[in-house]
Amino acid sequence: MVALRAGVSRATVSRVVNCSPRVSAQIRLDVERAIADLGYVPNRAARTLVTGRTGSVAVVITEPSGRLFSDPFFPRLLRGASGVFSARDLQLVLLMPSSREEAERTGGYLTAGHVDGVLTASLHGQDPLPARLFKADVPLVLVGRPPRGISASYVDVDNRQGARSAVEHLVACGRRVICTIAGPADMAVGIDRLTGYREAIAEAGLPVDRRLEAYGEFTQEGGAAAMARLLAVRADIDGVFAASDLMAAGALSVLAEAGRRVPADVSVVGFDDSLVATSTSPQLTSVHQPIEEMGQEAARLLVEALDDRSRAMRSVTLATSVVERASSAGRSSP
Amino acid sequence: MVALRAGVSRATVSRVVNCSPRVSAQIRLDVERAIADLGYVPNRAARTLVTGRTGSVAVVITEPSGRLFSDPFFPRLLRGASGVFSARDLQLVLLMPSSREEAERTGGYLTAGHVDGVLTASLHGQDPLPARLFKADVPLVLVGRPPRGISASYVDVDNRQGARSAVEHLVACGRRVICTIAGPADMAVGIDRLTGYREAIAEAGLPVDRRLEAYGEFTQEGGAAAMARLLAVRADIDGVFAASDLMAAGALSVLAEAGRRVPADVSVVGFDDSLVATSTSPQLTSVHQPIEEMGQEAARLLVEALDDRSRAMRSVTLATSVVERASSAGRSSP
DNA sequence: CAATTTCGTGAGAGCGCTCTCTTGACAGGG
DNA sequence: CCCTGTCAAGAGAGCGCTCTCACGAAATTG
Repeated sequence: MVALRAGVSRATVSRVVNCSPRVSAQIRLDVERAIADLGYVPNRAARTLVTGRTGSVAVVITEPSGRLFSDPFFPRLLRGASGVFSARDLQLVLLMPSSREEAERTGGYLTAGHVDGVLTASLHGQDPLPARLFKADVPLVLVGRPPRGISASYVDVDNRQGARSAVEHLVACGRRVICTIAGPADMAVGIDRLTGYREAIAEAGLPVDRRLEAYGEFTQEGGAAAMARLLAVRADIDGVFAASDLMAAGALSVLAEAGRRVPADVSVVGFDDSLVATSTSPQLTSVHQPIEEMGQEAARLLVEALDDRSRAMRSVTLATSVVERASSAGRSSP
Repeated sequence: MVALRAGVSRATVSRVVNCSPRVSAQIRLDVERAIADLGYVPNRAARTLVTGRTGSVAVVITEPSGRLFSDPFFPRLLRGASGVFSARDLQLVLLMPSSREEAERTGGYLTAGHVDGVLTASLHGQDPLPARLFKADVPLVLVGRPPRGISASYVDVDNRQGARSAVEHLVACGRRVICTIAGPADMAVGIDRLTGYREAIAEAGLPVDRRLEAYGEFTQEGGAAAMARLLAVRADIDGVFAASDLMAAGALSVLAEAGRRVPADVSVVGFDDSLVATSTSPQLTSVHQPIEEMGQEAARLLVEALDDRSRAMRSVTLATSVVERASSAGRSSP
């Protein structure tokens, strides 16, 4: 350590750098000047080696880069999380493996002690990452309920209830042939929203018909394709519950092409209440979820786990609400 | 090192882990089994401490998170770069400080030896990062020409020539009152495209008029606002060169609201040739730049610098081309 | 068959830092 | 005046790894 130039021991420099109170004012000043003069920057690797802390946390989003950047969900989530991390002086590092091979390397990176903890969103069913991190004792928080067989701390919204409210809203609008465009079947969000849809349909006394369920990939294109398939099978559809706004937007364009008027002929409800919902025509009724808050809560949970290290699993579930817009003005509430 | 359990020295384990050829087949097998049994993962911090290498590189994008996720430029750039890094087994780490304070911490992170090199895009004029990294001897590659006073390796497209071609194209369409919506005045891209515009205007023998120049922030809203200001000052505008597609899209909406027909009354040319260009109505003539290739070249330059360490400055300039679409069908080429 | 080279392996230093333990200076109580 | 308590500062170990060097055994050579 070069800052011995200040005429003190390395230990004292370390105390100054780490803001220990047990340093006299004079020496602190001397050392600080020496640090400034020499442009000294502590070597993090060395510090990490001894403290076991890196001062950084990773956010991992395993998605083809397409979705990461086109879905407004992620920026909002990141905004929420980064505020909390900033306040704790943790560097947020974003990793977005877009292939199996990259995911493999990312796993190695995370378990090798590059970061103090991991926050991950958009986890798909068979992703081996959670198990790997658990084994390596790396604190992990998921955004979205963990898939079956995995236990980890997580933040989620009540997707099932959200979906139910959406369908209940459609029923209240007088709709009777209500289809759904579901998310991927290997993601908890996808499954939960579909479950909520089915429950609400059954509770409303409507027939549950698998031909009214189609899968999109949370993308606009996927939503459009799903809507087209649904219309081909059941021409009498009068209500659509899409598990994301982006898919709902895709559905709207297909409905328009097919000559169905929204909301006169068909009511459409999306999920997310994102910016997309207000930029479609007509504007989209959508299930609101507090995304920034989810990011915040997740980050908070991770920070707790960092301090705590007890490996306790915690979870937070946030509520949703239906925000009504033009796409679902219905026969019974004109 | 626990893998002494294999009955060999730590040095030998190190050799196996690092694939040194000087290990007998039998011992290699023994060690590999021991590693697997114990679930041993080398501690990167310790390795970094001695090798001085981390095996990761940072991509730094200093932007309010809004622009990062709404501008299709960044995902494409990242895609190009990540391919090259993957091939070299380098972990890509994305940092996106969105405030001065965060930028400060990010600088600390980078200079503290967390990464082997830095690639940065969308650099604003007075960003202290390049100088700081240079001082700390961290290899740096910029996407976009460095601002005055900074020397660093970089990849850029010929923005000036691109802007000139755009304006020349508008002139060839018979346009005579050609305005520009420029990018931020503190960014090299912004300046270069504006310079190209002015040069081409002058060369075409048209009057250079500062009232025909307005600044946007490379955002759709900024483009719309700029277009509105321009129309307020010069009602006879018949050509628009926007320094980005997003700003051009904003301009199109304002023109439509103002009752100007595109391309009948006004021709519009954008820059980037992004997905945005084909989703506007009418579709946008745009200056194409090979963004993925820029990412690749930048990554390649960085990898070279990592191997080389001679601190030589290299640069690569890529060519642009005008892609004609509906927004600029003009009087002379109907 | 002795002299030499090659090669696999181990011993041990040291990367730059933090942290515990120790030392020494000074102040106050008996 | 000695003893004890307090606090600033130093000495030195050790985090987990790689790397150089040395060593002994096997292979090659004259």
